[in-house]
Amino acid sequence: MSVVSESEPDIVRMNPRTRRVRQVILDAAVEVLLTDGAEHVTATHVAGRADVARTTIYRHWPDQAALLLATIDAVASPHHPPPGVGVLDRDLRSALENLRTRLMVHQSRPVFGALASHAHHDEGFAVAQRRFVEQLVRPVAAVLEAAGERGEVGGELDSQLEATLLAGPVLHHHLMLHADVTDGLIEAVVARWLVVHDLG
Amino acid sequence: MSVVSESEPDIVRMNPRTRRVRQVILDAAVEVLLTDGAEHVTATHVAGRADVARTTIYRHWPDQAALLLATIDAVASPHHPPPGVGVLDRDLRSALENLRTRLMVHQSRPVFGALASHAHHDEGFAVAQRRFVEQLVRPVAAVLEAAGERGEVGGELDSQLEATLLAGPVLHHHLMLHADVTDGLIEAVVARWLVVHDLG
DNA sequence: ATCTTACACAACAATCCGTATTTTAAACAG
DNA sequence: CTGTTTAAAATACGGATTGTTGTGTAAGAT
Repeated sequence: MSVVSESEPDIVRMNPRTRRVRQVILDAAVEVLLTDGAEHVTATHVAGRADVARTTIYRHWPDQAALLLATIDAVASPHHPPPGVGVLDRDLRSALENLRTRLMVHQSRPVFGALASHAHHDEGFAVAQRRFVEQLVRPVAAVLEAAGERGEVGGELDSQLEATLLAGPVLHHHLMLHADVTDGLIEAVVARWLVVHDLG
Repeated sequence: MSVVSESEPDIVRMNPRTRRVRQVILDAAVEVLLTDGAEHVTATHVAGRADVARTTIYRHWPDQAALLLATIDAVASPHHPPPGVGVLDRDLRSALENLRTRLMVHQSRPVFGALASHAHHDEGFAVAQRRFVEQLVRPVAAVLEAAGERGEVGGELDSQLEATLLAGPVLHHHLMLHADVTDGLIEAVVARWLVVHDLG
């Protein structure tokens, strides 16, 4: 599932104990990330919460940045939304509402903040940030592509761009403005998109 | 100009030397923020770059977070765009292009990342983040309000929401996706907005 | 049962933060 | 110009953190 480009350890062929300890560390790191924040995802704190020797963490990840990236990768796993009912406007609203709940339940703000703050220096964080956002937007694009295959919309539209225009305001409100995503916002975004595409 | 709510020191009635040193420190801090990143905006690094005793920084700001907030406040000063020509569609495009250049020239990504990463724990950073984003969006809202006063659009529209829908995709591309804001994106956003409001 | 691997444990230097104290120099008042 | 006030420089300190190294020990593989 993990799509990390760098040398991914062969988790399958590891010691059972190693695999177990590694998972315990990652679980604790995720917990620390979501409760205490990204700047506390450090060898000391994570080791304390995982009841693991601090040096063990350095055996698995070379430094704090690597541990944080792995932690974010663990918490931001791809999502497979339930298939829509096959009606574009309903599926679009569902996709955006689903996005909203994912944003809230997955504590996306601290994760996104950690990514954004490191992306400036560390290219690994930059690509992780892109991946994080694109993965949030992807279900919306999937709805559009499904509608395209049904012939409900013109097939020549750029589903990536269209999905960005639909999901963008939701992400903007939640991640940038720290504001609630209201039903009215979702409704307005979807309604306008339908008007523009002569489906209103 | 600075709208920091907390106890703002009376810069006017300070010692000339104090005022000078304070400015030197802030300048160095801004430099550190933009080149090395927010996590290096620390007493040690800033003092080193400003050629100032480290302890002096603690006389002005109680801790690292306060220094970082002041630094961001210094770099993210409000912007007064030139007035538009009075034609809505042209002014909207200008406002979005102006926004794009501001994002690039003002190194908004590291600033935004620092705000986003601290906003989770520190309410001061949360409001600063909101202020930062709203200040970026405000010129677009101003264009809409001016058009409303001219009667070019219906006066009952929520200029804040509309500006968010217009500027959102630009911010989304630049700050979230680390992608370039193309002319095509701006054109698409504006054209669609005009269509929705029967101005296309 | 033996051997290999990896974790626990302890100690290490290097760094940094925030504070307190003393010394020095700048700004100001008479 | 001189004495006083103010703030910065210099130094030192305790506490905490990062990343490294080395030694024992127990889990897992053969």
